[in-house]
Amino acid sequence: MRKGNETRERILDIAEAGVLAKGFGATSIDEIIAEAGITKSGFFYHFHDKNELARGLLARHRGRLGQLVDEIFGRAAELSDDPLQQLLIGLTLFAEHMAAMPGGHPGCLVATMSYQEQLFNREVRAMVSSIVEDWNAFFRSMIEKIVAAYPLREPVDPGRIARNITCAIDGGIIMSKSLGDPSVLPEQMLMARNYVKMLFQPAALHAVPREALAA
Amino acid sequence: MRKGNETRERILDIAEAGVLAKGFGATSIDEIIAEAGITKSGFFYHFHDKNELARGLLARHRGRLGQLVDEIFGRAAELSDDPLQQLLIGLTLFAEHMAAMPGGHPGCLVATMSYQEQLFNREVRAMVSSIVEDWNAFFRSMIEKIVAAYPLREPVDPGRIARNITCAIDGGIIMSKSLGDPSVLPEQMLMARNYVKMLFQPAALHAVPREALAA
DNA sequence: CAGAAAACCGTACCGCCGGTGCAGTTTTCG
DNA sequence: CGAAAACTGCACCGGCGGTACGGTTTTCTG
Repeated sequence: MRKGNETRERILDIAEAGVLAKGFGATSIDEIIAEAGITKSGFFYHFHDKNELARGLLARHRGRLGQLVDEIFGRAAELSDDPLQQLLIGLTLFAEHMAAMPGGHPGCLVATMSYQEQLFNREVRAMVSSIVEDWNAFFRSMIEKIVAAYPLREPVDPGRIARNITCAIDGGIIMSKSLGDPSVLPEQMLMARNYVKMLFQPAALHAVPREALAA
Repeated sequence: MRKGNETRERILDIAEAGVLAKGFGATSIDEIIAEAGITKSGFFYHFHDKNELARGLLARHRGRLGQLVDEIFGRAAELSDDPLQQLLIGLTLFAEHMAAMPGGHPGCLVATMSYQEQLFNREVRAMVSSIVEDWNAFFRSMIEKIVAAYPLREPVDPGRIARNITCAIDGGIIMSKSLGDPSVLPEQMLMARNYVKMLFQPAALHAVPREALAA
């Protein structure tokens, strides 16, 4: 009765590879079971439909990504006590992690599924939505700590800043895919980092406008 | 022989509505022809397969969106001669346009199709990719004009800034969809605007760090 | 070791979907 | 009127997600 979990994990592995490479819709059950060496009945024993497979993939993905983020921002907390520096360091490490992936990052399951919404039922959509909200909440909590310690250069809602970081990641993933250039994702993560930095660190005095045009 | 174009347009209209509402994969040909009141043979007379339908949608979308952008940034050019102000005004008008859409913006065809890549052949993918590149090139040319007139607060490549704006739009669309909140898109467009503004307009003198922690 | 539950297999079947092929018909325009 | 354009009608194909259900093997537990 433990073999069941092994098979389940194998199905998820194969499905995940397929989804990241070709998208959810293009990853057929027939294909998965062929690679897993099981029958259709076996597949439907573990997942009663494709939506359940999607939920399984998302749940695993959330866990793994959460662990990665914990490691990265845990390391950032080791390196600095300052909340602003922690976020800046964490984002840098995150970007480096993405850049270091051989052949580019594999693509985010959540981002992939966000755009294939229509293939799924409410439960899966709710799951995708809650994962995005988790990300926003994570960054928001970090930003609120920063706001408590630093003056904002402009009055910007912490939620907006948090969503901007998440947007940069999602947008970076989508643009990396569209352009076939994996370097866009880490680049845009660093752009988001720089945004935060600028919001909380006022410009150096020597950086004044060349002309008086700047109102 | 002009009725042919009318039917073609009607097919595109129906398909576009379906794709924006449910995605490309979930919009079936059977469904389109039923709504258009034609037969399957009639459909395949106009589009020899679904990829050609996708190309037709993208071509029309590109034209329309290009016109909108021309209007918006043409208006911005009327309102200011300064290249920085033109971009800032244009992005504000763009964001307002998106916010004003009843029930939220309809969703971007390009963004939708970027994430359903696997459903299409090379031609369609190339088209999606070239549209994204057009956007980047458009913002880039504006930013290069600004760079020629303003000092950059930090040394950032104009291409990166351009891609950041495009990313904010794509990310905003995807997050609006994921969270079911259309206000995220205009919000994030304005965040991108603010980023540009900050990059070229140094902070006011009163905005200094509350503590010496900011390195 | 027995027995029950879990983890499958085999097979036949369903409806939807994208797509093909092709002959025949109507519409439109010059 | 005639030719081209714009369809219709119908039969068919393979792949897909999914259902139904009876039978078999594997695995853990008492």
